[in-house]
Amino acid sequence: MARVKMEDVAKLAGVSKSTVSQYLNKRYEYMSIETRQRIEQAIKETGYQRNVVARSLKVKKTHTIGVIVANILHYFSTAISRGIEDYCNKHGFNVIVCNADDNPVKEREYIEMLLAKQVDGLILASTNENNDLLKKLVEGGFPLVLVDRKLDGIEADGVFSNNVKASVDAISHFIKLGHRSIALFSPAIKKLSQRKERYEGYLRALSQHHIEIQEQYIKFVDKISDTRKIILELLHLPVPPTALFCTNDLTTIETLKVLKEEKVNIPSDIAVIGFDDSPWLQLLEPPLTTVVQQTYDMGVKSAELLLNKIENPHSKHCTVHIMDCQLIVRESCGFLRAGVD
Amino acid sequence: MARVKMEDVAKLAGVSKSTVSQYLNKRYEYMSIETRQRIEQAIKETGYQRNVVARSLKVKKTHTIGVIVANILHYFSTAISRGIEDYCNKHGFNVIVCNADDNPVKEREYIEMLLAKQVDGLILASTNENNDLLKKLVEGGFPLVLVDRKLDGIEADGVFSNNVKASVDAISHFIKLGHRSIALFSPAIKKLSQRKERYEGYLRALSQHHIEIQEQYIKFVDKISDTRKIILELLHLPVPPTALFCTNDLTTIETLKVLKEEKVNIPSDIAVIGFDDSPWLQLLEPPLTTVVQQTYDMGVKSAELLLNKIENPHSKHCTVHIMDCQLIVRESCGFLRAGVD
DNA sequence: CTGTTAGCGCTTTCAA
DNA sequence: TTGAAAGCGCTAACAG
Repeated sequence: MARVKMEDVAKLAGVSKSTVSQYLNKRYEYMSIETRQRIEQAIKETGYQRNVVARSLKVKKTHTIGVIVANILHYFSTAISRGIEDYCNKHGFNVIVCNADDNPVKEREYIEMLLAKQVDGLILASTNENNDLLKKLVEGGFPLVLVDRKLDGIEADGVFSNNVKASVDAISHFIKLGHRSIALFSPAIKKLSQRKERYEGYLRALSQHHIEIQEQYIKFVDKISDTRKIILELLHLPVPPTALFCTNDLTTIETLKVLKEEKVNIPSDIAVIGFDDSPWLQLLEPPLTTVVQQTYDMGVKSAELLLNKIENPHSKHCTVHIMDCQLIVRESCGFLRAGVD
Repeated sequence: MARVKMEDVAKLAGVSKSTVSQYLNKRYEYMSIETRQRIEQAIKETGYQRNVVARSLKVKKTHTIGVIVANILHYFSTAISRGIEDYCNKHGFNVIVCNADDNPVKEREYIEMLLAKQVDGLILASTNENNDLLKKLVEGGFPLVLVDRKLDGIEADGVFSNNVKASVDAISHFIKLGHRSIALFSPAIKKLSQRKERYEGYLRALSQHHIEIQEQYIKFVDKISDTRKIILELLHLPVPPTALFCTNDLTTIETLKVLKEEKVNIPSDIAVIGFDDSPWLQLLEPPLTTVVQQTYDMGVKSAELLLNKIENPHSKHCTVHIMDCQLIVRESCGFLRAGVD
């Protein structure tokens, strides 16, 4: 049970602990080919595995990073962590993923726990509510990468979607098809940059096309269980919207459920664009048009930034990657509407 | 930056390192309330966080467990790891999740890496190809829990679905609706117990109802990209099946794609039952009948077994949980067919 | 009630 | 080309 230690190997090979250590760290330069083979042999015989904990204590590197995701229920979080894990494993790093559940208290606890574990760096999609702590870390030179969500007053490496553009693209698509009454259905913004930006993109697209912004078409939901109420409100407006943009995956799913139950036809009664990808989307009837983020690649990229920072901790330079989203046009918006300029 | 250590706290509080250690480990018994407060104060002032790596080296417990899942692309793996993580985090354990990609070599590397990291235990959905190593671990008393897949010749704690029954239920459902030509579409079995059992359930259900087993209705796929070819083969049979059971989520998705493209109507041309759950299922047209495993709970349960084993390493007793699956009947099997006994 | 001491298993000068 | 020795930060007898 990993009970055998360096000393045992050393004894068996007839050398000292330090020589074995040299061998393990691939410092072969001044080692006779003969001792090297003896050590190799001894390791094989004993089944020796070096104790990474002891090593970490000494070298002050754990080769482990921490990841805190916002809400693991979202496919988005899962995809990001997969990207991170794949990249890290390929580069000999381990990953501890924690799910903060969009809860600032949990988030803080996880950050502290991961630091106590001596992780070499941190990737996080933060609530934007622990900026005091994070600021201190960044200023102390601790390797940190933000993903998905920008943080007020914190300058750090980061990987973000171009959410404003994503929204503008989606809304512009509606407009091109002749829609003028376009609703937005978003989770409550709180302090989250990506939500703010998607809202901003909605406003901007409408303005650019000189379409009046109507408060009644803009809906933020606090508890996802309120979806039905809100969608019905929209549908029962004197002039109901002809198009609806849902700005994340959970709101998209819940909206579609309600529309299906209410037998509202997509796209003839209302055109719909959703957010985020899933293998099931193209199986829907009609197949759903969505804005797709490069989630997996965002994970990979953020891991890359972090490992770079870890290798090279003194670069003061901040790198920020903005990743474009793609509007995947399927059939849930129909075709050009009649009566359009 | 976690730079402050126990000694600094001790100095500031005017006590010795060991007293601080006592405090941290909540051995208050013989500690004057006064020193206790002084230490508390000193910790607050310095922002001390104890170094878990050093502690682990000493106490030979890392409070970390390793999880190796088969294929993180499956919602199934994700759901299990979520269950594990939730339970572990609640009990002060960390989790390192590794994705073996159904690759025995990767799996072995991960096992060794996790052992080198001195994890306190391991949960795995194994390829069944590293049994030599695993057997040694179990025999050495190392805490190990199997999940989803049984292993040949290894007696260990485990949590599994009742796959035979799940299959029997699905096929019986078809039979009750009047189907007699029932096809099975499964990933290649290799050495995987859960696949074997689902196949077994298929055979058993047919036998129980005195329906002849027809080789041409039984399809195993090696590369998922072969799905189209195989499904078309089935459809073009002289007597094509009227019902199709897909035994995991990937085969289900790919099959549905092909059926949709080929404009094969579900359920009138062919009835379909899939495997595993997704929030999107009820949005399909028709909503898909599936066999649902208690994935999240399987994760929780396996974590529970593992932490028990870790607390109590000398119990020779093996606990195995078999979790029932549920057939969620939606509309993809239609109703009772005409011309039936 | 608190401090002294001896490691946990490994790395890394430095000296031989 | 190899070995001796010190120490990473913490814990746990044991002594006082």
